[in-house]
Amino acid sequence: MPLTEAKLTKMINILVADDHAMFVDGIESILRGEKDIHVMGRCFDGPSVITFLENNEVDIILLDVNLPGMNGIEVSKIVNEKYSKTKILAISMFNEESYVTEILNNGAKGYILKNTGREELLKAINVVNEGQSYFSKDVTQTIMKGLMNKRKASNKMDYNLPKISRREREVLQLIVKEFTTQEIANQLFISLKTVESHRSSLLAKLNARNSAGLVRIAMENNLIDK
Amino acid sequence: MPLTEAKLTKMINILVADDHAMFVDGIESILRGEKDIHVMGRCFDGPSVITFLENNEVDIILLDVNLPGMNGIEVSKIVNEKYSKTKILAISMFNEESYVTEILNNGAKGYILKNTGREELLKAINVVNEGQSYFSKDVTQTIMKGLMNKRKASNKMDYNLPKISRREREVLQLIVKEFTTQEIANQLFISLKTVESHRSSLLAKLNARNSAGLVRIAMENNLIDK
DNA sequence: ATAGAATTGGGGGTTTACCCTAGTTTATAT
DNA sequence: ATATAAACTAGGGTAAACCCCCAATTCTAT
Repeated sequence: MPLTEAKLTKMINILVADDHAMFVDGIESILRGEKDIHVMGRCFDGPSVITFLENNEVDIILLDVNLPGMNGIEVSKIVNEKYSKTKILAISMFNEESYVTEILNNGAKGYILKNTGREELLKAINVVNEGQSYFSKDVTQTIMKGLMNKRKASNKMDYNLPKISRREREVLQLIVKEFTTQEIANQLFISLKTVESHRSSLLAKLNARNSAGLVRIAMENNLIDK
Repeated sequence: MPLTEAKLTKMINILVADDHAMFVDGIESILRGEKDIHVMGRCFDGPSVITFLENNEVDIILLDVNLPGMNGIEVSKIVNEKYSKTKILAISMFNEESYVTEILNNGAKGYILKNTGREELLKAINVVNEGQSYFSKDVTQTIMKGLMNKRKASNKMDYNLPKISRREREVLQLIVKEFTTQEIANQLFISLKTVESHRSSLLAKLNARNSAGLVRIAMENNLIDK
């Protein structure tokens, strides 16, 4: 097999963090057969993961996203900040976009579901251990769906978007920041009436009925520099 | 190694699509050493990929994103629609977010960079062949950055976000859709004054000064079902 | 069972947003 | 070079949003 070249020498030290004992047992029995994988310990809640890391060098944490005490996202954030050499492979029952993106944004390197089989688990561990990321099939779809939602609005609109002048863009950005017309006038050192005029142009150009529409369109089309 | 269990029997048929002959040669020489991988053919432009697929059963296309004639994104779209059994592993010089997300949204299963080494290429091929997705490290970061941009604001806020009631959410969604208070009242069959009351609650709860703020917060926190 | 939130609605007032018009200035294209 | 359009400026008038007060009924959770 093409994958046999990986370093045979180095042992992968694993910590399993999940409050379902039966599940942890299952994982351990799968990993026991692997010569190069060593399950160092098991934790049943978030805080004990942190405690464990204080006293042990862990390569990978198999981390349940829904962990009592402190959820996986918080654990992941702390681990990523304090023990950045330790990689996190998130494991969850749920393929929820919010879970997936949040824990990945907080440093997890992979995300697999609990219905994952033996082979895929081993592959995920190896991939993550070597610094790459691993997502199981369904999770990838979820991530893609998230990305699609993000790009849908922007890509669609970008075309029929008329040019906004410099002044109009300035006014628009201040509207999004919840400033009133008078406040915008003060900040730009122009008359209230002038700002109102720019507002009208914006409404016409962006085909909006009111400032709610202006804000929506501005955000959909990234017309604001955050 | 834990990965040696993969089916030794089935041959992986590969098509390499890249207009840089030297690069294609490199890939072929890497894959020639693998007993279970067979490079069926090579294409130097988009249209010939489609032609090739008409006459051959391909498992994986190693597809350059920047392909003459028809770029990788278009190729990927067509392959995904007409030859859905064939998986696409995108290969590119560039780790640009737009490239990555577009081709992944169009059905590519993996994305690796051209500076990828032998081992990673083989791993990517195996992972993709088994239906999972593979992204090299840098690409993963790019994808995450994309997701972060989408969720940045929301993640920050999510915690200190008070509960919005059913009615408030309805009103909020109609505000985002640019309806006036009177129009919202008509649609929900309630009084103008009631809608105004919900508006006030929303302003207070979401800590906004005006409807511009309501729209911004609603969009940042995905409080709207598009 | 009871407190707190949600839903409904009103009176009356201030502020802000929006519409229409219009002058001057500044790009832009023929 | 000179129209022509677009941008920037601004006033008057009206509609909508926002504010503070209040109070009834219903839902919800401890």
